[in-house]
Amino acid sequence: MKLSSKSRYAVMALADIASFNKNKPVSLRDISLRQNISLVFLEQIFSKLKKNNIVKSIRGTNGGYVLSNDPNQIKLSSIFLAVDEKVKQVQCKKESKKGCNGKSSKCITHYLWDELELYINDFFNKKNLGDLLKKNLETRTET
Amino acid sequence: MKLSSKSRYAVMALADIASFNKNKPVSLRDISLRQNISLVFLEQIFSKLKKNNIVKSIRGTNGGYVLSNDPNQIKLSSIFLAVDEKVKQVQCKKESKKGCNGKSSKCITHYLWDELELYINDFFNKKNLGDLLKKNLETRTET
DNA sequence: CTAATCTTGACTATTTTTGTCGGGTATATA
DNA sequence: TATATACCCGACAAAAATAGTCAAGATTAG
Repeated sequence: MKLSSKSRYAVMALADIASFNKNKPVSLRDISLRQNISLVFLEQIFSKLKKNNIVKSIRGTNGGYVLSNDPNQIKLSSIFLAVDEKVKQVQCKKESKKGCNGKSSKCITHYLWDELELYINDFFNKKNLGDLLKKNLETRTET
Repeated sequence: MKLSSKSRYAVMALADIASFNKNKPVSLRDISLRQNISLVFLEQIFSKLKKNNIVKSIRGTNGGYVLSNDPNQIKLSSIFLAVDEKVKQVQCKKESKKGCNGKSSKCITHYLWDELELYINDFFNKKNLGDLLKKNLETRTET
């Protein structure tokens, strides 16, 4: 049970933009170097982030990406939604006529996974990019 | 971000034993039929559950498995531990000298994933097999 | 004995993840 | 206007993880 690298990179990259952003667009190349993430993979990820309006792109020389919103307005759940991270995929299919296990309508554990899904989504809904930067600043000054 | 089938099946199978158990061992064959899970796969799973003392085995005709403890004593976290389900695997390696991203000591998102891990583990620690049976009984009587 | 059941390790097919490759297109700046 | 720096996009591919299968036993009730 883990997050995909895609999602993890997305959060890292956005946090990078948020902290290095001096009102200038941040290029994927810079992010790639700073965060040690493959440039071409980043392009894939940012294509989705852009489609979902998490970032805006500026083309051409000195171009790059900027956040569409204040970091405090960008919830982790929006980011994950953008890059197709799903909590609990099609394990217990709601639509299937056959039910979870192909027999009874709902398997014994059905409600448990529902509950877990809600629980985790709650976490992602409550956290935003701003929280992340704050937290990181705190721990830096601690050491 | 999802649970493996192995873990899901483990919980389903144990819940099955807990509900059909009339002080007699429950055979994997019966579980396989009732829950629609491959028998041979169940064997793999129960091998681990037995090693971790979640169930006891009784060999021979009319044999099967029984729970080692009262369902209320069996936490989901123990079950997942037994079948090697891990929340947040080795994404941000704690031991690595190179740090999470191969550069700085800890990546920007390090504390976030730590927090998420604790959060989810908390859920699994608080839930036990008994809760699951109770919940299932409730919803049955509702309909 | 024999049928039912657990025991174990090796093997394999499928799916998902994590990218790469190769071509674009847009734009700032010299 | 030429050029370098960026974003843009779809197809492809290697690697890892998942979800099993297969085969050959060992135990025990009846």
